[in-house]
Amino acid sequence: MYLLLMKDREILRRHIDQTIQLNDEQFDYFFSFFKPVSFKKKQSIIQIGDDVTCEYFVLNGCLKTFFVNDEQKMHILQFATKTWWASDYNALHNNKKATVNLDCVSDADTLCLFSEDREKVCKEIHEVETFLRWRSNKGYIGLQKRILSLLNNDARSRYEELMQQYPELYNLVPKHLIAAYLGVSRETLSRLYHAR
Amino acid sequence: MYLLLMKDREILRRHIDQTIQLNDEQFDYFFSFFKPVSFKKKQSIIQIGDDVTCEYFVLNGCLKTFFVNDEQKMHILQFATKTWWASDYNALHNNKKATVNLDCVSDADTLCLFSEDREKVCKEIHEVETFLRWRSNKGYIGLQKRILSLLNNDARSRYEELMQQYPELYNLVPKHLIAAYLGVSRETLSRLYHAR
DNA sequence: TTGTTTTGGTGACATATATCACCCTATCTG
DNA sequence: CAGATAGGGTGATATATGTCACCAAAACAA
Repeated sequence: MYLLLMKDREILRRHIDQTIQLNDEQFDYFFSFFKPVSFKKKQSIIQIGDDVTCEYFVLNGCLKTFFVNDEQKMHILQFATKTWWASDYNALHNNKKATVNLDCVSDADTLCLFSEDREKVCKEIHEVETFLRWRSNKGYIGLQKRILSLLNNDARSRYEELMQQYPELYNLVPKHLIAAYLGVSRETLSRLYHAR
Repeated sequence: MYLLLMKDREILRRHIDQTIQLNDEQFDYFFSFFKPVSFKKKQSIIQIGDDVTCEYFVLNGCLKTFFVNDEQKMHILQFATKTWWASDYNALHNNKKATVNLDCVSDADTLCLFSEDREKVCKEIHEVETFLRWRSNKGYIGLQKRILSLLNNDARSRYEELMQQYPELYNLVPKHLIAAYLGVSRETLSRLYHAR
């Protein structure tokens, strides 16, 4: 148990170290606000209409944020695997009710950070705010790339692009969820990699 | 001329005030790093391969960031009108060469902020960093909405959504550019609002 | 003024992808 | 164990949208 906790701490530490430098005291202070939360496959974490007060840093496993339209068609906004963050950021940042769902694709361990605590630490440790600004910048750039891919590429190249960038998803995530992320029907995706 | 400058200052001030509170001294210090730059319609601001060292806050007029693929098809990532920011953020934040173009849809006045100065002021005035973090958060949420729209809606409803959210674009921007933003051919867009 | 570019409208046709229907095999669950 | 559910494959057909070709008015430039 102790060893496991140490590892969680190190995963977060390395993730943060990529952007900013915190000394041990600063990091431990920031880390103290993260609460370990584990989820089982298929477990719902955020449902449409919920109040959203925290975000999740994924240690292992896989989450997905998604939207289901009137015709029961699911669209996936994001898969979150190791070292990714997930929440309904629209709800979280604008103090609105959730407009998307967050749930668990495969058993997952996460660290939960409440908005309240996040803002508190941002005020107290300037570097933490810098980290979060850069995290947001990177997210923005990632979404821009996805939009370009949706505008510019057909289903096959979007699929190949995704598998090249995140090969771990191939085994971790059922194909119909991949389809829901790419914006194609599961039938079309199936035909894509079965030589039409 | 003096009056015009005052107005520019107020446009930026009001924009920033929506997120954080700066006193006059702090704001004037931040403002002192913004350089007024004006562009003529069709003028190129950033071209693929350029070094990107600054971002632009739009005072009036309209810019677009776009990508042209091998088949000469243009895809528009963003229109930037009054109080929007524009640059190649991938290049700007990762110190890479530009991978998208930025140019001028209609004569525009902007305020240019260099990365170097942005980081300097972020370090010096914590609130400015808070502002930029929230700006990035809002951008992220906006792109998420666009992705959902691309995944969930057909061309017609994407068009209607855009016109409802940004009605000023209807007169400001030629239809084929709207099409390039929505991800449809100009012919299809034309048919959409001419009752098919 | 005159020629050129920009903007945009439309018919005919091509094509990628969605939809529906049905099937099969694992895997889960009581 | 048996039934249910999840995951996945595939043919037939429908449909939204793209592509090509051509036209025309408005805006712009020489």
